[in-house]
Amino acid sequence: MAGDSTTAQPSTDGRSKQRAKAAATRHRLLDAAADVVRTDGVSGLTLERVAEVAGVSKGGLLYHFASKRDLVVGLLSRTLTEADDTLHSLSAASDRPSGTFARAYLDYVTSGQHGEADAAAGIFAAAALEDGDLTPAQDQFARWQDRLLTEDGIDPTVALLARVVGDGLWLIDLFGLAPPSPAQRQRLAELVIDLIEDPQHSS
Amino acid sequence: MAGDSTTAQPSTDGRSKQRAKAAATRHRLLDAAADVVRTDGVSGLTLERVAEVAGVSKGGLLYHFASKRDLVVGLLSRTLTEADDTLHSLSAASDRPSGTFARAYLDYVTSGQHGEADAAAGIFAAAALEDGDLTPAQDQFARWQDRLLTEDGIDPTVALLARVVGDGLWLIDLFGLAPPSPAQRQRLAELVIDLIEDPQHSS
DNA sequence: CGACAAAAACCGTCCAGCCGGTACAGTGAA
DNA sequence: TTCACTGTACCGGCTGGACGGTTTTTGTCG
Repeated sequence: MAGDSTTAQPSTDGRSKQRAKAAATRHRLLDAAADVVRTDGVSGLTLERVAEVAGVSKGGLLYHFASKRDLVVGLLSRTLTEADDTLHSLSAASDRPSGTFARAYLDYVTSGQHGEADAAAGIFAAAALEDGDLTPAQDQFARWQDRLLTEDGIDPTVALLARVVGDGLWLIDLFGLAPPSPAQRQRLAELVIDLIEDPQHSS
Repeated sequence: MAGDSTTAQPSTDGRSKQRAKAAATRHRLLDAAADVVRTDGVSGLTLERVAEVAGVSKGGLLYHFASKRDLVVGLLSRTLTEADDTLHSLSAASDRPSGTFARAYLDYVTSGQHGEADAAAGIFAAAALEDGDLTPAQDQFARWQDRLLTEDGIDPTVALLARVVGDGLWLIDLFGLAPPSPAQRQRLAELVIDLIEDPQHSS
């Protein structure tokens, strides 16, 4: 269920129009699911509500996602791969020799213009669901942490700091636990970036 | 519902023993609720299960907490006041002139021997519940942040860093998102504490 | 080119189980 | 007698999932 999306080749395959529409509906359903979690909370995540928000019948939803668990798994995996892609793009776009991934990690959260809210919704839903499976998220975060600590060319503790600060921010946002203002986030990110730049952050 | 607990005056009233037993049952129920959330997840938090774990009948549970919402509110408020007390104790125990609260905030999480898991369970339950009310938690975190940024005598950005790192750690634990090892936490805490000590953390 | 069957995509309804909450009668200790 | 429960029986709403039907798209054959 992972590698089928957005292959919009107009040639060679007559079935593409149908498939494309179906894929679009799938995306709408996942968008709707994230939307419902964000607005109504995780307890408001019912199949009927998601179908309604997506403009699809409940039967139509169940055609694409055979169960509620399937829906949440789909949401989680999509947001995870999107975040991973964004992170690698941001990291690759830098010309710095080291610390690019740590900077990307901070940028991703502090800019607040990527789908981190969706990622939070997916994780939250998977965690709260009866038989939710969080292992894909846990594995992804383990990979990110591994890359930060071993391949980013900076002090591992500083790298860990970047990760914990980044995760702390979007998790704080998830629960609305006195989220810092944009200006505060900015200064915070700059502080951490200064530490990334400076190899001697000794006391 | 707040100020009635643990007034164990042995004198003057024969009913005190009764009251003490009731308070103990209340505590057991809240412990059980936190326990259920930790083990079975938030979807496993049913009145029947909590009563069973606490060794109380469902009727007995409802005698103390008139609704599920009441139970979660009780759990949240208890864990919040406990955390607040611990934080202030830790802060007061220090003889440093500044940064005591920021250090306490880090200690609280990195030591891992206070009830942060319970606090996480309470917040998680309140967030996931249908009509859960997270405002007590949000207010508490706002007070902590205010104290950190304005009354701790250190650079506000460093204070915010301590808060975000602290919150990041227990929130990462809540979801098990590649939690750092104790040694890593220790080094991380030391890094932040170094920044607290050093008024010149410029680049 | 046009009919046509089959598959894909989707609709709407029904059912069964779970869970929160109620009601109430009893019990043992203080 | 009151407090602090126990225990059971029950109700009603909500929700996941099943299922049978319907529309739209597409490959195929004459």
